[in-house]
Amino acid sequence: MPARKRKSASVEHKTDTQSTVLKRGRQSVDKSNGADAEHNFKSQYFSCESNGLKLGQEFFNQPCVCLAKALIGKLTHIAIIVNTQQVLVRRCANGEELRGRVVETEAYLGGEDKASHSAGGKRTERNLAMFMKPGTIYVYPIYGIYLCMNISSQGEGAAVLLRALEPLQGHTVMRQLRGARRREGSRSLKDKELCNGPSKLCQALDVPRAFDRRDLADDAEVWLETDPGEIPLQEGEVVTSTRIGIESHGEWAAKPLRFYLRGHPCVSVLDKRAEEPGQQTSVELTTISEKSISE
DNA sequence: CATCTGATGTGCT
DNA sequence: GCACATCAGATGA
Repeated sequence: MPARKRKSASVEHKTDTQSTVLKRGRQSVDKSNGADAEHNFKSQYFSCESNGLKLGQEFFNQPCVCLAKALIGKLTHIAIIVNTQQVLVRRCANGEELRGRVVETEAYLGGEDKASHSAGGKRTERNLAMFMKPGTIYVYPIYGIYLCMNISSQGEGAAVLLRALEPLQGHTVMRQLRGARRREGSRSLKDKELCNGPSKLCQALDVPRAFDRRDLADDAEVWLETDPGEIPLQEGEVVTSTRIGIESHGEWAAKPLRFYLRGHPCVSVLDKRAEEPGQQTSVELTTISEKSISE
């Protein structure tokens, strides 16, 4: 097994403020400087080759909310022993591998969840992957020119939307892929801007519509890894918030079904209210979790 | 930093 | 027809 730098051993050649925020890529939110933490937060633990373990069927086979949190790294389902952060891997045609750590997800429960494509058990050609076995990839086009990638979970028609990744490997290729649709001569994207949105991550990792209905647990071009050497998340490091871009769906728009790594610079939309200490969404969340578990 | 607007075409009623 | 699980660029502070 190749040697791998532990997070604690990594040394940052940055200012104190930056290294504090960026070394772990989470921890405290930097409320201090509006200039913002800069983009050199490259993790050390996937510097070259993979040291992660490929996740199989058993990881994906958990209730939707549990999977959404487990993808970020929070253990909520007793049957799942993985409590580390997960990394999406894309093996390109030329053999180069792109990696990004999952830092933001949303749960779409199906059934009574009005915001879900599978609401009311509605099954169409487009959303069929949501009803397939846990771990099945659901890729759909949105606003004409973009794609979003989901992972089917346990539960009828339930799936988890991947909303943001921290780029770990293949920054150069990601930047090329992301730049393809941008104006010539426009400024270069910072690392943290490569995958900080559901359609951006599809561009950056070259996830095509053709990946729809593929099995993430058994595919040579795209899979998920966990890092067994990773330090488990502490209590409160995963923020629970409302989902993005579903305003028209009434009461379901307010449900706490979005999850992200607190203070991470790659999260697409921050929720300052939800990050305040003492914010309590856990009661409602528990109700939803039990519903999705009990089916 | 926050807010706003136009682009764009597929899936579904 | 119309809604849409979005994004980039522009503008104002």
